[in-house]
Amino acid sequence: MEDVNALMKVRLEKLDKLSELDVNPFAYKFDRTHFAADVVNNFESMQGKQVAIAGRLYTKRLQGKAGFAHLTDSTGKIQFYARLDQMDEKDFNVYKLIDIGDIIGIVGEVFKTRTEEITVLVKKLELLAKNLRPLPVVKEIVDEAGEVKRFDEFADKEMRYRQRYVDLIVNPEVRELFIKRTRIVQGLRDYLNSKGYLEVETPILQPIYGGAAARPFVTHHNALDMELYLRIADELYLKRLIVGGFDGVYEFGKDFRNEGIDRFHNPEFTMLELYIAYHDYVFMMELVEELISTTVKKTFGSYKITYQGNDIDFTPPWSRKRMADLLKEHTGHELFGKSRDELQTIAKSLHVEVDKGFSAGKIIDEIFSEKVEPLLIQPTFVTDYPIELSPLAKKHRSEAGIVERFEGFMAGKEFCNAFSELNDPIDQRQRFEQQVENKKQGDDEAHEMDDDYIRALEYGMPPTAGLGIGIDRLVMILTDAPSIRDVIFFPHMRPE
RNA sequence: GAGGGUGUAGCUCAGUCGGUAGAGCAACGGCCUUUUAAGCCGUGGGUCCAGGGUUCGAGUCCCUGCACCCUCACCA
Repeated sequence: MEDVNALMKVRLEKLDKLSELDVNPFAYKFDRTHFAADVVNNFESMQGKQVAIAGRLYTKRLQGKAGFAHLTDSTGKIQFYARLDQMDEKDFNVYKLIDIGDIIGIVGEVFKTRTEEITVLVKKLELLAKNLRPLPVVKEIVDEAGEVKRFDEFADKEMRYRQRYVDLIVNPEVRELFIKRTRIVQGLRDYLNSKGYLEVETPILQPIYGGAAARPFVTHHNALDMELYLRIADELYLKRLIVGGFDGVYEFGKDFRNEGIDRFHNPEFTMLELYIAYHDYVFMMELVEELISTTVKKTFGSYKITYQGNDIDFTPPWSRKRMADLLKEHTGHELFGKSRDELQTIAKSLHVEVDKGFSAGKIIDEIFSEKVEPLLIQPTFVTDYPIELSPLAKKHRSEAGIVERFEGFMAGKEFCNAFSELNDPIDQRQRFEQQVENKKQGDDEAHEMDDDYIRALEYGMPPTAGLGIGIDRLVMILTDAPSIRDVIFFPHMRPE
């Protein structure tokens, strides 16, 4: 510890003073009987009762032979009142020595002060863990309107991300947000379990990566002396399980994509993937609608939320639109069925930049991203995508050149992707071959050939509906978080 | 990758025209037994992101680098 500043030095010296009082500054246990909220929310029944509360010292005011202070635990904040004539002199001396940030335990009686604040009159005070590094001191007041005003809030984003533990200590809304994240995931899981789908785990280290278009992280296995990839998707393994006879499997998993970092992208992120046998993408659309809207209702008590100023309504049914129709509506052009050259001309007229290497499907996708996607604020399913973009999706049952695929959008962002899974091994091999060709042409996100996956399909995979939901983005929107970093405890940062 | 912004005490910030560093909170000492952004008196605290340059003199101007933020590009 070389960055010991004057403030830390003082705290280290306090360890000696505590030792003189025969106090162990790092205790072994504390028998807690109540949480702060138990006391604060049930004053009528708690008044005069003895409680034992533990938490972190948040404020401290000393007035000679007495003092008021607040501590916080996982449920909230509570005031306590220490006075010399109510406790051992030793404990009161400990009270004088403790600092904001110390973990302490108190035993005392519940009462209300002159100003009506519910407070614990301390009989015993115990230091449980000494704070040696000063915390940001956040002061707050409640104004006439009942609004909490914070002063000197710990606000530096870089420090908040790097030292999330401090962020969580001093910014209660951060804790609330992450609890919501967990509740959302639980809601999704509960729903899927209620339908009888099986939660499974598949490899993160993969010899061949696939299931999405992305560049992977590469790692090395020493004993086998071989390259391995961190998965970019779970897809191909989960479908192998459908081949194996499961009717419905899902996985909440971390995927890793070796790409840029911004407000909507973190190199590792959480994806829910779900595969259900004997169903198609129409079924999956209904499932997603129910899955998400049920979870939103359960978590927030309403189908309606606000994201960055936009009201979003999850009440089913959601709007469903064919990609071709949306493009026609917002660009005035019929794009499907056009040649690559024609599409390039149209793109130019729409001021959409197109790379020379783009296929017809890719140009359509580009125009869609620019001209349509930002307009999709309310939950919307966009259906029937160009085949070139979807090497794992089944051809449309009645239309050439497109596949049975949909993506879900809200707040102008994609949040899920699903299709009727391609289960024809001959078609799948051809699609992979096309991908390998694309890779040779310089598309470094094209799929690789996966012979074992083809082999699995050759044994026969039932018709299957598949789905992927980007959990971080879903949580962002549901918690009104402007950046993906706000919904990931430890977002990726360069080393300090 | 490009452009813009930020970086000063533990935290939040100010710092004028280039003249040798400030406030509030926190800390330390004193007084104070119902306070709550407690109060009063007093004290200490700085690698001004890093490295170079210009200058008699740089927190301030110039260059390079680093980190973070924003926008764009890339990216299911």
